[in-house]
Amino acid sequence: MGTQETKERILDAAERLFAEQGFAGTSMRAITTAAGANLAAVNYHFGSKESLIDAVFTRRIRPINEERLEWLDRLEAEGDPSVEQIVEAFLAPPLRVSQDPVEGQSLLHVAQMIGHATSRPDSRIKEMLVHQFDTIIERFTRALSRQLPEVNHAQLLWRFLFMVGSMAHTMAISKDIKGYTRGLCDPNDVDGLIDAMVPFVAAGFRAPVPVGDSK
Amino acid sequence: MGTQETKERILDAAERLFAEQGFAGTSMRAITTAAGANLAAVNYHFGSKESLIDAVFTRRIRPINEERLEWLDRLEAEGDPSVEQIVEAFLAPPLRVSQDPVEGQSLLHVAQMIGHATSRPDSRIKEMLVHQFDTIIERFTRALSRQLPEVNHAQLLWRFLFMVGSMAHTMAISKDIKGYTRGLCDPNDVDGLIDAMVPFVAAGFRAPVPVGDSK
DNA sequence: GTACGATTTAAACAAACGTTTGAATCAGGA
DNA sequence: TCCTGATTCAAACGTTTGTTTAAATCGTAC
Repeated sequence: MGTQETKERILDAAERLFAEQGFAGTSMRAITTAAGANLAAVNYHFGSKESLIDAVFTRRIRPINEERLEWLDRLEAEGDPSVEQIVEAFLAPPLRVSQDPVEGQSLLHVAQMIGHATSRPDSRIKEMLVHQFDTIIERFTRALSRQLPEVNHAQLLWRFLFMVGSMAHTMAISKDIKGYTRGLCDPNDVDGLIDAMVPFVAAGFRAPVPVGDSK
Repeated sequence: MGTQETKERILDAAERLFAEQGFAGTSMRAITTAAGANLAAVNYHFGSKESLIDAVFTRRIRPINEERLEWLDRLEAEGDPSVEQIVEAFLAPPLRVSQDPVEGQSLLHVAQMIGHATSRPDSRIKEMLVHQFDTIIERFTRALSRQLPEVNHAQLLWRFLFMVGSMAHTMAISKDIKGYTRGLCDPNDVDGLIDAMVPFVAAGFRAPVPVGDSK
C-alpha cells in the first residue's frame, strides 16, 4: 500500500534536523535530502515549511499532553496525589517519549525540538503552545493548589513557569549536557534525570512564599 | 570625535532585534536600518554577522558574570553564605541588568537575548557559553556544595542546570509571560520575580537526594 | 589648503532560501 | 488496455540572505 510513506519519512527527518539545527537553521533541501524525497515533496504534502513545523510539533505534543492528563486522571482516581506525583505526571511524558525504543539509546530529538520551540521568538508557535497547554496548565495548577493551599495563585504560576523552564532548557541542551558537566550528568539516563528533576521541582513548589506576597 | 558612535548604535539595535526576533530571524538590513547606518557598516565594524552576535552577547554577559563573582566574593568575605544568598548572587545580576534605567520600565532585551542564546542550536555560541561560564560554574557549585554536603556532585550539577533553565526560560519568554498567566505574573517587576525565583530554586537545591544515588 | 586615514555610501555580488511549475511516473479500477 | 487521480521529479522562479567592492565623504593633522 505505502500509506503516506514519504510523508512519514519527511516528518522523521525534519524532527531530527529541527532538533539538531533548529527551525531556521534547517532548510527544505536538507530535510528532503535526508528523507530521500524530492525537494517539492514538503510543499506537496504539507503546503509550506511553517505548516511542516506545525505538523512535526503537533505529532508529538498532542500524545504527550494526552498522556499527562491521563496520568493525572489516574492519580486523582486513586486518591489525592502528592506534589511529587503531580510533578512527575507533568515531567515524565515528554522525557519518556524521547527514548528511542528501537535503538535502545535515547536520541532525545523530540525533547530537543520541544526545548527549541518553547524559546522560539516566533509568535505563531507561541500561540499554538498557549492553546495546546491551556487545559494542561489549568488542570495541573488546580491539582497542585489543592496540595499547596498556602501558595497563592500568582506564586503557583511563577513556579509552574520555573518548572517548565527547567524541563525545556534541560531538553534543549540535552545533547551538550555531558560537555557542560564533564560527563558527570548523563541525559540519556531518562529515569535518572526524572529522579533528579522531580525532587528539585517538588521542593521548589513546597517552598515558603516570599514575605509581603500574601495575596 | 564621535567615538564609535555608529558601532554603539549597531550594538543597541542588534540587541533589541535579536531579543525580539532571534538571531536567525534578524537580518543585517534590519539591524543597519534600525541603527540608521549603512548596510555595509556591520561588516566594516565587526567583520561578519556572527562576530556581531558575539560582540552583542559578550558586551552584556561579561559584566554580568563579573558582578556575579563580586557578589559571591562579598558574601564569602562576610561569612559563609546561605543557599538563598548564593542563588540570589547568581540570578539577580542578569535580571537586574535588564532594567532600563532611562525608561524606568524593564525592557528585558538583554534577558530575552540571553534566553535565546542558551537554547541555540549553534555550537559556536555554545562553546563561548561554556567558556564564559567555566569559572562561574566552578565557584558557585563549590559554594553551594559547602552548604549542601549531603548532595553529591552529579546531583548538584543537575540542580545547577535546572536553575539555569528556570532563569533562561523565564527570560526568553518574559515578553509573553503576561499572556501565559493572564496578567497575574508581571515580568517587569524584577524584584518580585527574584523574590519568587530564589526561594523556589533554593528549596530545590535543599531537596533530599533521590534514593539509590548515594555515591 | 592639502593630503591622508577612517568612515560612509550606493551598488552589485554569488549563494541559499522557500515556492511553483509542468511533465514524467506510478497505482488501481473500469 | 486505457483512463484517472495521486505522487514524484528536474528545473526554474523570484526573493532574500551575508558579503564585497570601489568611489564618495568626512575629520583631522600638517
